[in-house]
Amino acid sequence: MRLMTWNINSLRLRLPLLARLIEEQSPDIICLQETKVPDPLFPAQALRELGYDHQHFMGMKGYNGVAILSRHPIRALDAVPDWCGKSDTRHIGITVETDRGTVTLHDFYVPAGGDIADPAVNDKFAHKLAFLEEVTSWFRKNPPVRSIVVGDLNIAPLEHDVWSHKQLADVVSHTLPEIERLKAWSDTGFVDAMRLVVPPEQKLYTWWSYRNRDWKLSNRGRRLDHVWLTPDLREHLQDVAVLKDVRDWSSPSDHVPVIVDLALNPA
DNA sequence: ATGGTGGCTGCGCCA
Repeated sequence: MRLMTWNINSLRLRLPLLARLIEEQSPDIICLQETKVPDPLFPAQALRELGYDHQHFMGMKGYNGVAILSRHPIRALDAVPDWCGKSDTRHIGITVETDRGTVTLHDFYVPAGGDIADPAVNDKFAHKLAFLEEVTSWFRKNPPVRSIVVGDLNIAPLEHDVWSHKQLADVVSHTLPEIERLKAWSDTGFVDAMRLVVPPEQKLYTWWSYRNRDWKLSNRGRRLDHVWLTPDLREHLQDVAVLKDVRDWSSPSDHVPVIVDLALNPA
């Protein structure tokens, strides 16, 4: 079973890029973030024509929005909380049947958190921390089993998840309070699949800002997108690939897709 | 130290 997660930064604008990715990568299940499309305008038919008959999505006008597209039947999780009471379409989940049992898949778009890393003066940073705390309490109360978390978590936790650990120490996405909260969340029962495949000593990024003349030359990236597995799925992990080349496609997202291969067959 | 770009929407907001 091949999964792909991608912060697409506007699904409608980048539908042609998604079609090319599907052609080249053939994922069974696609998790998108920042779809930026309200549900009534979701391009469901175009995605069915690309082979994804099974869809679960939640979006809003202009901001946020998540979607899960599948070639195989899925069941939406309907008991997930409305984080911070904002109804801001940052999380959906599904289950899918495989030859090794039911697997649960969560698709998250964690708040970016604004520019100033101080919850007292920056409401967006306060929201980011509160979001992480709420999610963590929920997973503590609902311990994950045979589960996967993917998405844009908007935090680069490790030294080599950023281009400069020192220069980004006070930059939102790499500050201690965020990293501690991300760890508390993953400690509810997940392992970092990307770092099982790419050693932590090696630089690994999934996002390069638009605000660079030459993203590849300056290479000021961050690993903001993640794939977590519960340990009971670890033995099925075959590979993870960061599709860095996609950052060079025309009119790209600032995030690149991440592919996960699991030795599980959709039932 | 600053400002840099992109997507939405409708010229300011968010990333």
